[in-house]
Amino acid sequence: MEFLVMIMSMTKGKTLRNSLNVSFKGETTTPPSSGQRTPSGMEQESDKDQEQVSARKEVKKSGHKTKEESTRQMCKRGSRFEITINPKLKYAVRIPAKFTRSNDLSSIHQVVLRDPDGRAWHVNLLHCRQPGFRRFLLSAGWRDFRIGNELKEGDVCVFELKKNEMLVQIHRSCGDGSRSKNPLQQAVQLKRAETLQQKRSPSIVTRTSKPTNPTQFRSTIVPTNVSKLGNMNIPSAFLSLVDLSTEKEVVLVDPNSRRWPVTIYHDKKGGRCRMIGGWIGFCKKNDVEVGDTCVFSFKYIKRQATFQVEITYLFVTADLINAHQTSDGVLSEGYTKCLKRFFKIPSKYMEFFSISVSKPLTGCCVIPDEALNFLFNCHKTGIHVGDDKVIHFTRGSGQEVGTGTPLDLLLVSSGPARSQVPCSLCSYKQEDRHGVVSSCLNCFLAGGVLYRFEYDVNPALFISKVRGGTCTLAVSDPDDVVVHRATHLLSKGFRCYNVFKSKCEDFAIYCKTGLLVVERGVVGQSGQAISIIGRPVAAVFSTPIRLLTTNPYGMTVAAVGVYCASRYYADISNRRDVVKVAVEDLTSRLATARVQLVDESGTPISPATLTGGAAVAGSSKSSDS
DNA sequence: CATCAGTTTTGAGGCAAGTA
DNA sequence: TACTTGCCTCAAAACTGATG
Repeated sequence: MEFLVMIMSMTKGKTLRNSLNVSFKGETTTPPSSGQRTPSGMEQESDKDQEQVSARKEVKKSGHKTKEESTRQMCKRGSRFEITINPKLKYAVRIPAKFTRSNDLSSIHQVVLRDPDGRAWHVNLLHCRQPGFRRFLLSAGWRDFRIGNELKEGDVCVFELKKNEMLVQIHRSCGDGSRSKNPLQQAVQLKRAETLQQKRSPSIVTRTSKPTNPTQFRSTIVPTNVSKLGNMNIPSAFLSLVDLSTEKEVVLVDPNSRRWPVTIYHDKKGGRCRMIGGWIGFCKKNDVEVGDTCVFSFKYIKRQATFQVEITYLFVTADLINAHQTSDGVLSEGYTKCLKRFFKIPSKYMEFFSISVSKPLTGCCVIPDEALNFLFNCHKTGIHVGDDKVIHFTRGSGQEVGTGTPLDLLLVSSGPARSQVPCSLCSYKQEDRHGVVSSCLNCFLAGGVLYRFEYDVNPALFISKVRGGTCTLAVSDPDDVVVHRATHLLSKGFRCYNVFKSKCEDFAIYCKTGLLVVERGVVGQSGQAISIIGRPVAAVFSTPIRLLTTNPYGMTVAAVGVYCASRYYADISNRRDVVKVAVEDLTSRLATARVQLVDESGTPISPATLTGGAAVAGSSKSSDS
């Protein structure tokens, strides 16, 4: 089962740089100094000398190796040569002199490397003339090839020239073909390599794109693209294949076959081309936001320059999450790092992927480790009561999740590592960490970052928060009241962990609002519980909504709709099964199985008048026993 | 021939000013 | 107010050339 975490909303990021440098710098001609041989005149003799010198060097290095073995990196059999991958071959590969002598490369400035999977990689062939010899390098594009084929140190690549292509055989040093111990890392690497390759060669299509159109480019949406003055840059790589210099307008065809005329602006000084007027409208109507990816496939339709646009909405998959787990099951990196690495989102834009960062203030509801929250929808939430102390609710080891599903295993195993060293500032002992406890900020954070839970947010913002458990529509009570509730529960309500049955967030929301959810058999239903990953997806798959779309993206969009709606109506401020409970009544009557319930105006009401009211008390009682 | 540090080039983000 | 135009800036990639 794959869990999808949608990242939508107002997230901002930066596009993958569509840097494409296919230009070739002319040969640099360095005049030979006195006493040096000219490459042309003395080349044959020079080469012979060099070969002998090289062979001697290799023999010297390897000691017992034969000449043939030791010159493995050197040329072989005319149209072929081999290289052994080492860390130095990061951006360029030198082509052995013997190969360049056997094959006239003087007129070739770009070659196509064909990997064992049949993929084509466009690589610049750099000509460098140095004193005494001519140098050919596989330069721009080599890096993509290396990454895309996951070449590791010790791997041997055999290059064979065939017409205008170089066929490349790859012999893995480990011999078993397993280039990466972690298959999920492989997926990440492959994704990255594909991205790089696409930047370099727009003619290469992704697995998710239609492979028939050779003129397309891909762009990941960044804030500039969808801001008020947003525009879409057309990569120069694409422009080198398609001449748009005479076009003043193109038509974008969205996935629903709607046509969007878009003005093309030619930036003469910058030497580039942008989509301007009409582009923002396209984005808005197609819900294109930062982080999404658009693939623009170009063709002329009735002499009209037309881009068919495929939109890929931003996802983080379980694979990605897993790739950032340590062997202990603990996330080694935050989701921001996942985004950084996987989607190549620059650091300066990562703030847009954060959720309401703020300093803790007394009486605030705070959340640690947003990265973990985001990925696993499971977090601690507490009340900051000043002096770097947080009062929060914990269900103790092995009880934190309690969803009753296999998800528990995943969530628990993914929780933050806790220090086994007792903290003198915290109110609880390691073996007794359940109920309402007070922690110092450091222990509460457990190495994570502190975030502030928002109250009284407007509905638009609430819905835009892709995950639950970070904000609510409910209005907070004054801070002194909040702190009073928290401290009161700390001193007298340590046995109320069945009242806040679902999540620590229920405790925090109760402290902030005095509201408790009362339903049959269950008290408390936090936003986290409502927003468990996959639930809305499952809802879509199990309802007639699935019939509305066969497109996986459409399915996901539908799932998001269900998800947002369910979160909105499940928010504590919108629920009808919510009552205001005085904290003194709550604690004093827990032990006697009588929970005093009051309505929002503060008027006491009978539990009998509420569905499930009796169950509340019963539940509490049983928990005490 | 390998390596690496410094330099150059390039592409695109961002924004101010102009215009309709 | 929305949109267009032009240009500045900067990061990353590519390239150069000295040195071993």
